[in-house]
Amino acid sequence: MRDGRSQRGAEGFGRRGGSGERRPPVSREPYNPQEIEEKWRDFWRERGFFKAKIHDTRKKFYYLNMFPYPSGKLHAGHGRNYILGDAIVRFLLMRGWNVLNPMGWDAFGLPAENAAIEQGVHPRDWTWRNIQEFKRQFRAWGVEYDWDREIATCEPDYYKWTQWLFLKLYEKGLAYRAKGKVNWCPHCEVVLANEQVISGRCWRCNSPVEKRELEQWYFKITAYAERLLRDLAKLDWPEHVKKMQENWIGRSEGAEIIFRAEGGQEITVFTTRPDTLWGATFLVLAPEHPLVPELTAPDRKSEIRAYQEATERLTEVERTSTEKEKTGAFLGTYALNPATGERIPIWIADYVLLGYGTGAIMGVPAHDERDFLFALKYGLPVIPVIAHPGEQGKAFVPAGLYRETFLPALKEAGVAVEIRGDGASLHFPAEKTDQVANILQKHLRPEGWGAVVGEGWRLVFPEEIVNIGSLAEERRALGKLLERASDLKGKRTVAEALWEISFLRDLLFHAEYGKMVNSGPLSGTPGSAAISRTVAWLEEKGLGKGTVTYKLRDWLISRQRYWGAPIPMIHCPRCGIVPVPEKDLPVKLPEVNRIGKLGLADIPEFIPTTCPRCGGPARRDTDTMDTFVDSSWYFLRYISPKDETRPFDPELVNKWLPVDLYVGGVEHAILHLLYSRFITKFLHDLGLLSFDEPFRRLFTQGMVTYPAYWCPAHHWIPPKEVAEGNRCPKCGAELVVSVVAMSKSKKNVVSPDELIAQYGADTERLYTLFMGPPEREIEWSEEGVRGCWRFLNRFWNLALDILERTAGVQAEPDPETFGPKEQAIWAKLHATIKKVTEEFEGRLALNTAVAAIMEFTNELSAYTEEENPDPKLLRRSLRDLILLLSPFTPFVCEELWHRLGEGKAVLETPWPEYDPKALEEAEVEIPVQINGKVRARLRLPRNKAADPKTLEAFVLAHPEVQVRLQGLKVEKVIAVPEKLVSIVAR
RNA sequence: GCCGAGGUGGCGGAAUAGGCAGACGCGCGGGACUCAAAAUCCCGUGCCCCAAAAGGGCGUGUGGGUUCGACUCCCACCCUCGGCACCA
Repeated sequence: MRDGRSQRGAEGFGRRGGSGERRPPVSREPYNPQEIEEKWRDFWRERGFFKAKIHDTRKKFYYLNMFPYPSGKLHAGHGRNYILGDAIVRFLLMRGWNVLNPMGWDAFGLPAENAAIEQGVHPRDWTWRNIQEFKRQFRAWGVEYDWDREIATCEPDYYKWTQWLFLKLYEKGLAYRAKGKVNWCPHCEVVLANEQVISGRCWRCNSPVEKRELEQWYFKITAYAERLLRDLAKLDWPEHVKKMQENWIGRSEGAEIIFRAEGGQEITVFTTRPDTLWGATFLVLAPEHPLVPELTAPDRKSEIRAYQEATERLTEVERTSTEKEKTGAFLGTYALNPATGERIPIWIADYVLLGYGTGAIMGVPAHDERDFLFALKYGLPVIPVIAHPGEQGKAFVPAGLYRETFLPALKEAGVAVEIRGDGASLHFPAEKTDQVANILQKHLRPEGWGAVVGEGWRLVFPEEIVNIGSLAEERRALGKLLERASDLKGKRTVAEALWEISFLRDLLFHAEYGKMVNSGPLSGTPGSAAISRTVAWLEEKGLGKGTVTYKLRDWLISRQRYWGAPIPMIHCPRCGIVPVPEKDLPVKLPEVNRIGKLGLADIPEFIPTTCPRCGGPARRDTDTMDTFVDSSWYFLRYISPKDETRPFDPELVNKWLPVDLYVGGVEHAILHLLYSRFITKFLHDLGLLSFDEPFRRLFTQGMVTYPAYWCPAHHWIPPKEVAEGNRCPKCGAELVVSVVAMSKSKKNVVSPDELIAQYGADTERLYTLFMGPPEREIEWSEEGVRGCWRFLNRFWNLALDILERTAGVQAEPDPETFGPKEQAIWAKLHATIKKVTEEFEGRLALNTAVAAIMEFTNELSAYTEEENPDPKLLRRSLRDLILLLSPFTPFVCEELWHRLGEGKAVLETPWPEYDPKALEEAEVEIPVQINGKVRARLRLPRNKAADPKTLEAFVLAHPEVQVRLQGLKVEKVIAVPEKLVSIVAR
């Protein structure tokens, strides 16, 4: 009996037999996507399915796609974002959510303005043409939004409120004007945002970026640095995006320490390693540091000025290149190390940046690689003050300078020695530093010397051991050394001399935490307490204090451009800078025919105005705002897009936000997402928002890549035009192929229009969601598209087949009447519903949801080939299959749904629910492992497999298993209910 | 250099609690249909050994470890991609 069951089961139901006994193909209406899709294209919009019930906030869901910059046309790569979103929204609607799913346009920006300058079109016309094109493409894709809420950041009724936001920030002191170095592209003759500088080069023309001193407007985002960092913890965002923001904010704890120059000036440095203070042997200021002029010795003025100018001339790439050798210049004056009281020289160097910390550092060459290289180059002394934890000590004595007794003595002390041509090299544990120095001293010849590097450095001479623990000791040791070692003549420091001994090089600097040495009262402090004790000591002595600094800089928002929101400020010769009164907003962009490169400053009629305070003549600010300001609050405007009296309805905003799911590209991981968080927190602090994070969950979809072909003579060649053998169609040259993100400029885009004409929008949508995990970058595949096309044809044919067979049949099957095959289909149907539902509600790996649907379709199709398939089961399966597939391929599903005779539209129909009971198939297959290898797969009734004891007994008694166990002694059996049995036997 | 993600068939990928590795799709091989091709449909398809089958061995970047059992956990390392990068 048991045998019979497992035999029969082993045949399975899923596959057709090889004998090809298929019913002859029936000629049916072919799948014609173009016709079907056009039929339904406006249906959903007309029925208003995508309109949010904004005043009903029960079971609300705010789904948001990052709004696009409308340039040119959408390509298949863009579809990743919008098609994913549309599928999610359709799913949510069927699940009964009240979904807010708006769309708008990030419509200000440089490309529109450049198009205007180059083609003589007005940027607004250019922008709106693109918007129309985008909307046409969305419609073709079946991607729907609540279009009543459409916004465009370039329209006065939107940017009025962007200007309002500026005024609010200004009122609170968070918008300020300051002189500063800004990025300047000499080729484009324009100021660039930090984010438009890619590795020191202009994002558009690739020219090296220069720095210019200009007075600009900034938003004080740094005031929110701590909160922006801390609140990352509460966001359901991809870890790597949070990490990127964390790095960008770049919090570091340390201390500010005050050094007094001999001229009396106080120089404050920032360091993360206050515990290395005793090793600070010089100070370095940024070349632009304001104290530089008064700290420069009169005889060095010209040299210093020359260095400053040289720095000024460097591009960002050159200055920040780590390859570049360190350079600097000595100011000719000295400061006192507050811990040791020793005189240390003050330098300037371009590796110190004015914008970070205090723009000045203490040089601790023993424990900072940059300072070490700088010290080595300029002959500045190195004093080790931190013991390297767990590191070996090393010592070196040149050949011929030690007695014969030396080696036996070392052996006795257990110190490893290696004798090479140039001398004796010793290895020993660092804590034996002094012991080794003592042995060495005893066995040196009178003219001998040796160097010991461990917990600090020792130079050993017959008459004394000098610890390099202060500048004075360093000088004395160097003097003695140079007297003896003629080959080291000209070396300026002990470090420079020791650097010549390659055996010792790797120990001359390290940046680890460790025990403090040579540090006066704090010597001996263990690494774990070093920083906190030093900070306490500094504060007690009034020499400094513990502080925190951030890499995050204030947000420069001025742009000398036309196509942006004008900054609502007025410059009055009497009253200074005066904000435009709120009632006078918006400050509208002037209507002009020609736009110049200087933006608003090029339009004389825009500038004159009257001062709102004194009524006298005044000038308007001619800067416009960075477009990231426009997009930093747009998600709030969707709630009440037409409100003329306020930026958003506070009550509704607080009910609908934060956004429940925000989907967009990773390229915005830092900028847009950080700015939006900042602005949200600011509006929260104003009391206008009850939440302080805008996006509860974030999902970042990956880019779509495609081969791009480069011809040295004819540049980018569209893949379709590439001639046989990867050759240029124009000149026959061999093309360079690279698989890169689809982009218009590389001509490697796949056009949705062509795809839709050839296969239909459903095929494109299905492939887009099936090609791989949505968060990962992936290569577009024409063959993959065809696979989806074939699937939809099979699905279509299966659906028509079932419709024909089951006309008039009710869709409610009775599980009581099921045979094993029906049972299996039933279980598979419910498993599929479960799988698809969970993907939409969880991790959004919709590729696996599509795979599950395909699997079920295949099995259902095979089941129709069986004798007398249950018509009710067929009908019910088709019904649910259509619903499950509808978020992916809404057109064909809507069509089949109506053919099924369902009165309502798909989006009015509840999403199928799965029945957990149905998932429990009557029989399960249990793999049996013997010594770790699967040796049998047995089918048995589920209830038997559910109990470990019964399961174990069944498996051990089974003939297939018995055969395998012959001659073996069963030592252990692990029976996992309904999963597997593992037998250990010898 | 630092941080992050990842490495699975010929390819995209699946295995979402340590329990049948390779689901689904592509490609490829064979077949059907066709005068032929394309399209479509059917069967097969991780690698190796054996003429085939039966059977066996190997197999998730590498090397170790934990476990009855490891793509999954631990340790060490290699490679690829992304971000940051003279940030004191």
